[in-house]
Amino acid sequence: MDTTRNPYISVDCVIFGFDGDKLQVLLINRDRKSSNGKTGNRLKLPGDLIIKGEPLDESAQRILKEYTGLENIYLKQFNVFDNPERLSNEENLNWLRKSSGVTDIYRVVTIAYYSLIKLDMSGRTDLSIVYDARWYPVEKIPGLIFDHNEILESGLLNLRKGFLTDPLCFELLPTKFTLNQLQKLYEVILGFELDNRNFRKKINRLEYIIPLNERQTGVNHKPARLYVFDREKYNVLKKAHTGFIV
Amino acid sequence: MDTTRNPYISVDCVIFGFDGDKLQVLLINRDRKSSNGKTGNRLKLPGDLIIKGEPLDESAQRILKEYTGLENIYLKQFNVFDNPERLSNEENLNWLRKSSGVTDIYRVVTIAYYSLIKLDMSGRTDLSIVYDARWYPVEKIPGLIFDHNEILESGLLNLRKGFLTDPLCFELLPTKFTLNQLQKLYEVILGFELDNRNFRKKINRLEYIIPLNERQTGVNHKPARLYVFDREKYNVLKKAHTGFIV
DNA sequence: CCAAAAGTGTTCATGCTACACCCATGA
DNA sequence: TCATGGGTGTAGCATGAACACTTTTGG
Repeated sequence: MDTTRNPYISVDCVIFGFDGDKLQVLLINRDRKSSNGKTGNRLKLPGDLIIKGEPLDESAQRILKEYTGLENIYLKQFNVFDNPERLSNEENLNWLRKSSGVTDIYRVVTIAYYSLIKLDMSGRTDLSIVYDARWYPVEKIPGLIFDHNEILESGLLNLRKGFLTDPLCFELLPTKFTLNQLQKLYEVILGFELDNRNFRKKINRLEYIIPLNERQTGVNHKPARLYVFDREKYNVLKKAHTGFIV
Repeated sequence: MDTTRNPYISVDCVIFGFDGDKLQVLLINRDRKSSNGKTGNRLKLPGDLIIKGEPLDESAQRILKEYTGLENIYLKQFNVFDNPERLSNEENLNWLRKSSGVTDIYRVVTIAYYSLIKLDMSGRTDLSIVYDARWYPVEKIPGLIFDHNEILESGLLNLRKGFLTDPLCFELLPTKFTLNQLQKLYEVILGFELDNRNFRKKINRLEYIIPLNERQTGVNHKPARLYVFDREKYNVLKKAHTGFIV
């Protein structure tokens, strides 16, 4: 298979995960060295030039799989970043030319995706992540190369927008989740607190969030009831022009 | 100025106008011949390969100015169309190669914008439109070349979405407009009717839609009061996570 | 028995829906 | 004076906001 790259077009992915407490983003080290820190810190979003003839969605999937090992996860194209100066840092540009094997790179328009990953809620955020990738909480993002800080910010804004109109929350939670996990997730994304009683009333009115006869295990307090999202029911019931939860 | 084209990236514009009754889209004839119909009908959206080094927003503005003579109008990037087969029709591809002067075109990823234009409400939809462009009502769009029907459809969907969250309506109406014009526009975009009394009550609550001491002229019925949109006030008052009108 | 989070109801204010008639103007 | 669209109010219903205590479990 010919994997020659298109020298004008790339895909970058803002990969979000929720650990039950904070929203996290996956960043990689430009130099792909082991994380002993020897090569300095050139952090960036996972991304790549597209392969000639490759659909963008497939590029995004390819990148995602490379860094997380996951397939079939939620991916949403949210913006194009095309500032002709976005690669103007000479050193980073040279790195890109060398690492991609494409020498005639002058300007790259990048299509940005965000993707949502289910982490376990046990406080640990491990996953089969490649060695040079690490989770960073969104409120403490270090400096990134190129315009990746801008892309990340934009991804976060678009994620918030999506949360108001689409059932994205279930992409970030385990299949079986508690209502308090769901509430916490909304609070983290929206940036303000919600009234616990009113939230539960609202959710209980939604027929597509289904209570199970199952409870949390392994917690040292009253174990919460678990719920699942019934996407079939949701698709039948959703109305085109109304928000989703809040 | 070097206007060499980037052979991989183009911009297409879905240009909407509202004539007081129907939503219209501007289409051009591929062959740019006079509209005497001699060259057959190869209709498409206004668009072009980007100039190397040109920001996409500027490409869109350039295209808009070329076909409508207008500047500083509302432009919104809404989607990327990247199907590797989208140019597969040989004849259209050859036309593109010839008309752009770029012979090494194999795959073009296009960034789609929609833009909103103020027409006059007098039933006539004229504008300083170049000879090979014409308005078509959105409910009667003919077959277009490439994937332009798909792009148009997507633009319409995105316009609807935008209408629910942003004050786009004022981009399609004259600076001074009547409440019934506003209501009609919403009905056309949303695809259902609104209750006139409730609509007016709702609008009157909005402090950024300001009644003038002026009325319509030249109508053979009771002339309606005119209103203007105060964008300053809107920007101050808008809340991040709430819809706009409906 | 203690710590920690789960879970539960009522009241009040606000906004939404449904609905029918008179008014002002130009021709 | 007629035709055309402009303009107005009320009542019932549903939804959102505010607010504090008891329950269940593991340790």
